[in-house]
Amino acid sequence: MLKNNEFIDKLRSSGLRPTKQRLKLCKVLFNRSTTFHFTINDLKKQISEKLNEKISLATIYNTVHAFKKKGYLKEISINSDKSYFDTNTKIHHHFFDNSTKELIDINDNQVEKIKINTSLPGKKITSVEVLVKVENK
Amino acid sequence: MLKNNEFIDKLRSSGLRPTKQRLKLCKVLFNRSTTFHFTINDLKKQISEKLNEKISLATIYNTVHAFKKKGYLKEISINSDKSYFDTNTKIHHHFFDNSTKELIDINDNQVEKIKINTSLPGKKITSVEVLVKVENK
DNA sequence: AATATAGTTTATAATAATTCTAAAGAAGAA
DNA sequence: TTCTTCTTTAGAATTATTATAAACTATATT
Ligand SMILES: [Mn+2]
Ligand SMILES: [Mn+2]
Ligand SMILES: [Zn+2]
Ligand SMILES: [Zn+2]
Repeated sequence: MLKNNEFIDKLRSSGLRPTKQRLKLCKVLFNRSTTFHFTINDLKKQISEKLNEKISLATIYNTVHAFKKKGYLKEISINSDKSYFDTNTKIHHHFFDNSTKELIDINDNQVEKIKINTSLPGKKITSVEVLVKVENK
Repeated sequence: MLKNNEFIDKLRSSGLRPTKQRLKLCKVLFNRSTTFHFTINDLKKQISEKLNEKISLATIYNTVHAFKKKGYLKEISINSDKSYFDTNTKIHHHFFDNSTKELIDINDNQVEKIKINTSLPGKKITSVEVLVKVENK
């Protein structure tokens, strides 16, 4: 559990003013023991339900994008009408449950190293991620 | 190069009436030696540029979804504002070039078998696909 | 061949996620 | 405190996609 002061420092150190709205979002996003996945709408709900407060939708979008840019959030490639974000910013693999539309992290040590024996001239690899789609048996 | 008659049979055999519009789309989508990736907008452009004809946007959406449902097209999970489709319907891996936003197939024999040493209770795996993100060196 | 039926196409409207705009407000520097 | 720059906000605009409902067409039936 991080303290408010730590969030303030973190924001300042990345050139973001520690506003009330950003600190609230930090609390909802980072003040927990495990990482999680969310959509903008999920986040909006959590703010109104958990904190019983309201942040304008535009600010939520702004802040999520700012945090992504600073590397505090990661956007996940799932084909959908909406964007998914992840507080786990490391390169990692996912299950995507087609029955529940839920995204679940796969622990790195449970996937054997992936070897790609081909490359594209003039290009460098920035990530290699696996998406395992599952559904109810 | 498939003949028009072959498309007619293919459509009929999957319960789709071989309309002028569907046959035109078959020509643009399947009358080539290699598979490819496209967005709805790409497809719309190709119809007007290659065939010099016009199919309503609604029909393009309808048809792409019908073809996907019949297994002639695959939708690809790339985070974006728009959907990507693939005429290669097999489970396969991709490069995604962040510099050009291009999606490129990876040949299956160039990726060593992926081993996932974990599972979700009550769920079965339907696909395991790798996304390799690249960018200019 | 004419008719009936169900499937298809189309223009257009509706929806939904996201981004833009521009004015008001707040933070930090001077 | 004052100034400047950054941030928030409501609401409008944009964009991809889906829904609607009327006109059209493929095909089965007479
Ligand atoms: Mn985005
Ligand atoms: Mn879709
Ligand atoms: Zn994750
Ligand atoms: Zn592909």
